[in-house]
Amino acid sequence: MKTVSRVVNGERYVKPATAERVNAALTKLGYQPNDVARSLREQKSRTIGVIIADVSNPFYSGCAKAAEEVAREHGYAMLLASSDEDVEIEKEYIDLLTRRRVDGLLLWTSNDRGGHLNDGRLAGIPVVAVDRPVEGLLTDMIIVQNRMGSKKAVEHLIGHGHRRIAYIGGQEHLYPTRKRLQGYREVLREQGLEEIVRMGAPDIASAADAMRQLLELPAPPTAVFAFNNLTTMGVLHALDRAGLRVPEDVAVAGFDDIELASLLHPRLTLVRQPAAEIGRRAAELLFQRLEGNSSAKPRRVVVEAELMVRESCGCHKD
Amino acid sequence: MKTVSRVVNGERYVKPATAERVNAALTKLGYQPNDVARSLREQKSRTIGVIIADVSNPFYSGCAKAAEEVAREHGYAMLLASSDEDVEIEKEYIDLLTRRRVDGLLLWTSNDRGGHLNDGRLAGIPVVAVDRPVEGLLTDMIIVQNRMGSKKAVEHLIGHGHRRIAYIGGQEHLYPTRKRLQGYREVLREQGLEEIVRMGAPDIASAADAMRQLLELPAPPTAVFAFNNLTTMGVLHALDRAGLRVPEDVAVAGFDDIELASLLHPRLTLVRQPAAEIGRRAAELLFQRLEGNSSAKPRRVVVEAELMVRESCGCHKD
DNA sequence: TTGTACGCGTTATCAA
DNA sequence: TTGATAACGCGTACAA
Repeated sequence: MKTVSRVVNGERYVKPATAERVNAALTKLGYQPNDVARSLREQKSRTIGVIIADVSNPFYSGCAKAAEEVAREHGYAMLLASSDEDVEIEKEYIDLLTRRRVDGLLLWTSNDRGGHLNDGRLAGIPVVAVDRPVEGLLTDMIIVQNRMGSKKAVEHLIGHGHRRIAYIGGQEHLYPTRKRLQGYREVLREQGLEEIVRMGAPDIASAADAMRQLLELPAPPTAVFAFNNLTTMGVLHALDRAGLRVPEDVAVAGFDDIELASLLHPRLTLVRQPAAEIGRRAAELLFQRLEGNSSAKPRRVVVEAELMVRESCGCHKD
Repeated sequence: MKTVSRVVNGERYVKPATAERVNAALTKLGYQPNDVARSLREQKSRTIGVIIADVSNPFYSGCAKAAEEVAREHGYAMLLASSDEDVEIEKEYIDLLTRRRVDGLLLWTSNDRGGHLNDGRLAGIPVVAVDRPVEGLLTDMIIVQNRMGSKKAVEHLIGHGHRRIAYIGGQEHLYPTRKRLQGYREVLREQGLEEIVRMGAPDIASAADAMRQLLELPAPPTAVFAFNNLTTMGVLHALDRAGLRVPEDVAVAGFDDIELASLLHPRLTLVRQPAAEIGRRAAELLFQRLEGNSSAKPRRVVVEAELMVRESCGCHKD
């Protein structure tokens, strides 16, 4: 009888006796429902896709972890992909995921121009743009206060009396790098200070290189604001190697909280991005669309970036 | 015509002219192949499942990243799940993944007794046991030299003249904790030294607690060997709070390399687990079974754990 | 070279 | 309350 389905799904209209017989047979045969067939039949995979830049970066993986928990609560699985900030890989993965008919997508795009997304590739799948908006694509999105976060940090450094403050940024085509640079710029202009900018240093090695170059300047910066967790580490590494002390010789502040931030000497002053909150709320936005009103007007959530003042900026704490 | 399939898959026996017409129609309609249907038809999802303990722990996410790259090269997607070291969640996820018919599974089990895996739940899906073997289940497996790694670290601490060396471990029911404890024990016995063990401290907070307790002992340890990256951080945190210096007051060595290890003062002496290598080779074992000889005898790969001597043990480096 | 029929495992529909 | 039938989109087998 094909009404085994009713038993498996615990539907009504099944005589208890029959249900028992069916269940007995089921366990005896080691039956396991086939969700592939179910997905095909229901046109719904109960799976979400998540494309992040780098699984091994604690900020992204913190987001992914929180998103996964939300997915789990909803009975969804998570297809996770790392794009390595490469648009080609991102496109490849978008295809891979849409072909597998994910019900929705959490996307940290590597190209906020969004040109690679407008050709129908997404096939109407709900997308939540995370951390970076996608230009020209009306989707839900969640971003942090990049500009404001930068401003807080740079203003704080100025408050310590610094006049030559450098910004070491990541890849210029990425939204967070640009916005953080913008915040830095606004503050320096307001104060009539000169900009010292090094871009293209998204990882430890290149950030360390950038920092070394800055130290060779005729008038090296007395303070540095670093783009993200990896950049900050690179900066510290270079200063350490140069035998310079933080904050006495060079003050440091960065974006992205690091778990070890309070263990380093000095403790790091950082602009905190709440990874878990971002991941959780991104997933919630998606599920609201999947399980609620799918045609609601796109929502835009902005998460606060909090300045965690510790010691690397020059403050004293005990 | 249903032979669109032939064009999509680039098979032979299609007149170029027809192929063109089909392709034109395809792009016009925005056709996207449905891999759900394909999976059902082929009884093959081209998806692997990965169950790790915690996505946000850099060791696990480093493994996952490498595994994902291998999967990508093979055209496979990765369904990633975090069990949080909870057997119930792990079981839930195993069901979720097998129902979705993953072709294979990379499993960091939270219960190496394996009782939850023998009841046919896995339905014959190839499994690679990673980091922890699964008792009673004949699968491919890849583990690190936990015991040897511990021994190297503890012997090194003894070489610095320490006699009271503590081990702060994680959850006792987990394989790595036990094996690392075993290595520690063997060395202490050989040397006729007294064991000082605190278990159940797998995260920062509980490790810090454990360390605080050790400091209140009548004869506190002069050196500590910490179970993993988080434990090490907790130990450092507690020592920092207690105003003790490393390595002068208490020497520290730990398992798991931390990216920041060389930035902390002092630089941390750690037993390195090559996360990327483990993830990559685990995935390779799985694909060998999926695409090669599926009935080959289970393979067991052991990865070396290298002691990275830096400063927290008492060594001087510049 | 092209097209038809069938079945993968599931659920919705409708008749019994 | 139960069962038969069709359909989801694809690939295989076979006929044309």
